[in-house]
Amino acid sequence: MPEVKVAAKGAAKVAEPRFKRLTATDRAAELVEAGLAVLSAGGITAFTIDKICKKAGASRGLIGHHFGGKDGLLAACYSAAYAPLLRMLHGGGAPLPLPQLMDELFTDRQFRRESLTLWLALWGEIAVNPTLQAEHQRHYQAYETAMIRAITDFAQAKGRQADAPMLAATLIALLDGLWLELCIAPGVMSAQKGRRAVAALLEPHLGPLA
Amino acid sequence: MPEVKVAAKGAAKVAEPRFKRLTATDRAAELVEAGLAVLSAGGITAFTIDKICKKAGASRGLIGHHFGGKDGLLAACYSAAYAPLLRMLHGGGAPLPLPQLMDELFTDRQFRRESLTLWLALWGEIAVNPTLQAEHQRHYQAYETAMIRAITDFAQAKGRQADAPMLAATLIALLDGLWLELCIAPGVMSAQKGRRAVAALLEPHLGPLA
DNA sequence: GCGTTTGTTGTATGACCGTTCAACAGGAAA
DNA sequence: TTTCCTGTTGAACGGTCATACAACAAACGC
Repeated sequence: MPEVKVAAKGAAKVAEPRFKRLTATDRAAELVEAGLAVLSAGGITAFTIDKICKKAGASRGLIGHHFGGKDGLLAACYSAAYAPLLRMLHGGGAPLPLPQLMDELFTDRQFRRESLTLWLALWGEIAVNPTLQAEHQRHYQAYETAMIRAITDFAQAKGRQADAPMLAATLIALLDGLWLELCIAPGVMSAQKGRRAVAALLEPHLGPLA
Repeated sequence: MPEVKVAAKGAAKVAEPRFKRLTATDRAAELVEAGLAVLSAGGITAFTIDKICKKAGASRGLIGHHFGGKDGLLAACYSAAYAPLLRMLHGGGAPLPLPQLMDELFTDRQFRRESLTLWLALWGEIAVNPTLQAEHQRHYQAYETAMIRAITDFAQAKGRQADAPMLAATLIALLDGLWLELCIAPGVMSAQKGRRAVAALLEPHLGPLA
């Protein structure tokens, strides 16, 4: 709430600036962040220009200016939501080995309701929004490829034969399902249960993960 | 569009009725059905009084009258969405054995995008709506219990030891994930892939399903 | 037929929605 | 200091939203 400073008669000629001027990139990033926050907290129905701009501390015209409209921001938010996942998969050059990957997925930082409700909001929209569906395909492919790679490498190291593409697709679906349960039944699902579920799927095919 | 019949001067005294009068139960059922259709087609953002009533061929006041408001109808829709699943599980008295259950889940009638987008819309809302969350808990428990029962019976018949509750929770999460993939990546997921995924999870613990 | 019950209608209302756009102003370059 | 570019503002607009409610009428018992 930046109060307009009433300048005394002969006082400083430089009044408090009415707004902060950012580069287009920075402002876009702030709006995306606000969009994600709003989606997490209130789902897709809370994803409105008013709420997002208020959250970002910007005026209502900016979403149109930087993203061409609400849909543009939503697409940007979707990309931003995928970023941490992909960063984890090939975080810092070398791809993460499967056991560490599974550990990482179930840390308190990742397997958190507050982080995951975001996905529920997006999924519901992707299902009925062809533009977002295309966006999804692109990201999903990178995700799947990395997962196949992790499984293939692990199986090879253990000297096991495994249908890595099939296991990867199954694992991805299982993870999505576990995230879903955590979001809609918070008391029931837990990281420990999630870990056990993943082990129940993978260990018969790949041997012990730990 | 029932046209108002302009009665000729001395003609029949019984004019075409302006609307059909239903019992409260029947009208409620029609509104729920329309709500489900709208959710499936357009997600939660399309779940509006106007669209639902237009779909149901009723006037806008009726949702308030029969359900106390939009939220009441949404809760009723959620229950109605669960009904086919639970009916399948103990359909007609005797609970369905696991292999038939899996077959049934992947029939064209069940594993259809049009049927499943409904769930995506609901999930996104459950995650941020405590009332729906409570409703969910109730139905999920019945679902889980039936699934544990099916797995336990199958394992026993095969003379296998298995952690049925854990497998049931994992299976439910996996199914949810497969439905999700079918909805948001229609070209990628298929009933066949889904079947294989379920087999990859269950068969190492329970032996061949077929 | 007649009155009563009860489901139904549709408008009024006020809040909120997304988009547009002309005016504005921060801030760097000249 | 002045100029200019460009990010920013906020009001205006037309549309849609959920709800409330008073009037209405279909169908049933009598």
